[in-house]
Amino acid sequence: MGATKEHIHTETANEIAELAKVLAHPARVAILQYISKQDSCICNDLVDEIGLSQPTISQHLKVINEARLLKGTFHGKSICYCIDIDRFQELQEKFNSFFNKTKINCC
Amino acid sequence: MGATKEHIHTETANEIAELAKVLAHPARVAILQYISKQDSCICNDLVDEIGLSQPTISQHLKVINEARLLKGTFHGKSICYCIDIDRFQELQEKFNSFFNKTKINCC
DNA sequence: ATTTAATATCGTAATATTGCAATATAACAT
DNA sequence: ATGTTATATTGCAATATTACGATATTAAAT
Repeated sequence: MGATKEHIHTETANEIAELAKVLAHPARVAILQYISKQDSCICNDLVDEIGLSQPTISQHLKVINEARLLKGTFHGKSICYCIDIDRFQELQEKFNSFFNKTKINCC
Repeated sequence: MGATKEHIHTETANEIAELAKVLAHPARVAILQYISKQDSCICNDLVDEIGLSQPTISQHLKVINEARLLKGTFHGKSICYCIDIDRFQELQEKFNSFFNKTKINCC
């Protein structure tokens, strides 16, 4: 017991859940917001800005990155993270599709 | 260590994360989809439909309910769950607001 | 009153997530 | 080559989540 039984659910349900997990931690929401707020996309100010340790931030960035929401370009020794807008948009559309399909019926 | 440090984040970040958590499990996504699919909103067919035990479904319903996404009306000994459309809509709007505000800038 | 059916709660085991110190890696600067 | 700075990875402790059996609870049905 204890582990999510992914195999009993539909593709869609698993996908929505997986994408929602990225947003399911305030630090990751904050990271996305902060990256977008900078018009040039500065990076581990995130540690100072958000107030979590560097390893923790790095771990959250990994989760965001695994959802293909980040484009990192090396800029000297630092990395310039920025949001992959196309993918971000795609994510928004997937959520909206879920919401729209789901809200059709009911008492 | 171990626990999410909510206090260091903004209201908005915490709120989005909290709402995302509801959708961050495929069973809960599936429950929302199934409830909406039934034009009359039948209930613990969910146990048969989704393939998790009754206590597990009940627990997931609790999470959905705590996000104020359910309206339960008693119908004999069974409960007729249905989605609170207004709240569901509100949730969609909050997500869209986050997406729209966040996707403005970037490299 | 007893039985039956639907749902909720409790307790607990398995697993996942969060957070950080310590350490590794990579790239530039000297 | 060595030091410095930025980021990633590892290891581990604390906490949260998931799942379910066992047990309540509730309300209709007999």
